[in-house]
Amino acid sequence: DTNKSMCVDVKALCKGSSVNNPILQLLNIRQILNASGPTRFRLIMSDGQHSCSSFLLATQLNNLPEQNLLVTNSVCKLKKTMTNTLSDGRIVVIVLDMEMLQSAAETGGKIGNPTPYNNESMVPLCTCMKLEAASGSPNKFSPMKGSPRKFSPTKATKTSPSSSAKVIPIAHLNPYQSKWTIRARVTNKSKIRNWSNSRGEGKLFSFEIVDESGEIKITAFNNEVDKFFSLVEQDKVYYISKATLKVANKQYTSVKNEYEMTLHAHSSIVPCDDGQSVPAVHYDFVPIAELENRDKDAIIDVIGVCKTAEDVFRITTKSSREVSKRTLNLIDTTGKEVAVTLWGAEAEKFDGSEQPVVAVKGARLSDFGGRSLSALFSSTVMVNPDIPEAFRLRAWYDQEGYAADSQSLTEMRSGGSGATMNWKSLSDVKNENMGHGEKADYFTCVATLLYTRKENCLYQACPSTDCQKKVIDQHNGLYRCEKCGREYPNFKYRFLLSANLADFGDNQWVTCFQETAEALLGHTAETLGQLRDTDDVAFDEVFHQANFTTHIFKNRVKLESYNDERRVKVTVMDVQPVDHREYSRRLLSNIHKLARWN
DNA sequence: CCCCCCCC
Repeated sequence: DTNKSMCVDVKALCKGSSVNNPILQLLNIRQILNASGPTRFRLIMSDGQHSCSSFLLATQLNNLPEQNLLVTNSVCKLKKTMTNTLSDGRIVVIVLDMEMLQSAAETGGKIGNPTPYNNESMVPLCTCMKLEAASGSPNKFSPMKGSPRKFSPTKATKTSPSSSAKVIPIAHLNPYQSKWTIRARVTNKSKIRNWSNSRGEGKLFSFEIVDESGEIKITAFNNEVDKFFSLVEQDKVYYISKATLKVANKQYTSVKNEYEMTLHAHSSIVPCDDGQSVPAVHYDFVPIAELENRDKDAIIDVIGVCKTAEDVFRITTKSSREVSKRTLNLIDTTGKEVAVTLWGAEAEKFDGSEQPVVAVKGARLSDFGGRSLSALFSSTVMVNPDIPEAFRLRAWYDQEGYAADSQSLTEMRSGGSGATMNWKSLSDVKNENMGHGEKADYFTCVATLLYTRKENCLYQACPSTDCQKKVIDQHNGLYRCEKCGREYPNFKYRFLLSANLADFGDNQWVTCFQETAEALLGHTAETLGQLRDTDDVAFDEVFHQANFTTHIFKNRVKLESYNDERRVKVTVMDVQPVDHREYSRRLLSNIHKLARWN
């Protein structure tokens, strides 16, 4: 036949004669939790050349545990029928051996030893009937009570005003054919937006729809906004007919269709109440490593595990609008990470604490920091979506991905966190003989302030702006700076604070100059100097308060000689508060790495 | 017939 496939009679298929007893490899069983309908399972099967999927109600799979199942190298015989539509519109009739599925479920979905089969007994999945031929008696071949009669002309006629319209797949739409009806699910409904430009003004909203065959974007203007905005609901299934098709502008969308649709006065949108089998989204994921090779401004779909997420923050745009933003770092099995920025409500409601799998449909690729992604108004962000890619990623991440030494395509400048940080414990500093080399070493640690030498923490420094030299009190009301070579009637206080830091394994004397000491003590040198001269109790209290506080210390370490004695001098370069979430993640990651290598 | 999509 024209499909180059083996075509068999449906009745013969049901009888189970040898040739009509195809053996399929069961690739995946996925549970679909449907808020409005019964729980279903989606089975993905392959005959080695083609793959196809089919739905199954929960009641038909009694013992299936409530988790996704990855069933590999299994075979199942076709005994029980169900229908499914291929992406090109053909309908496949599939029969499944339920016992086989249940035994797969009982072994946790994994079948260790693939059941041997010989290729001769396999029948291509295209063992199918043309769409038109399937109309005879759908119930007979369907295992589901009241199952959706896919693309049934009867149903379309009843609910659609155009009786001659045939229900066709979205993928078959083109501008040269006007009498059609599609049945599809709404996936990305926008708000109503007003526009005003040189060509006039008006309002519009748009939405995307998807069926088994593909997806398309639909836009409604002005009167059609009034007519259809409230009728069209996110996630619901509709029969749609009599809309205008035009060539899509790919610059603004990741919807995979050459065309897009505009509604007009005679367009028809009719709710369909048995659309359970219509899928919910259509993704075309780009592996994260592959983003390096894509053009800037490309609109792409991405999926990854949210390894880390920043807190949400408010920023002011160039046009002085306030908006929330949050950046996530996604990682996938390519071992690469990429930063993805979410905006507005999406940023505010996002919770990355459980490291969910995140899929973004229609994100824009930017060259900021090398490569990064930004969600658009038109993007769809899905947390833990019910798709095989998400399950695969989850399994990969939990088993090995979490411990992988991953690299981000997004290079964060300054900020400090990440690659430039040389995290050490205080015992590492000694054990690794840090600072003994030609040049100074730098390390960062999380440590607690145990003790500060308050006695000599302040010195009298040259009052000139750029000089920090200690001045000599001439005891005549004047202070001499040797560096500047002159005397001043005044001085400024500066910090030179010796402090003892400790972590779980060791302690270390360090020196803090002005800014770092101010950060630790919470007072400027000037105010503390005054306090020392006026209020001993308050002065002591400042140090008391600072004791046992924990911070992130960034330090410089160098071996120095002093009075013939060589010892390591540690100078604090920066003091930052501990981000406990980030700190905990790092500890966990270290634990995972240790567990992995031992 | 829109196409705004933000910050570092």
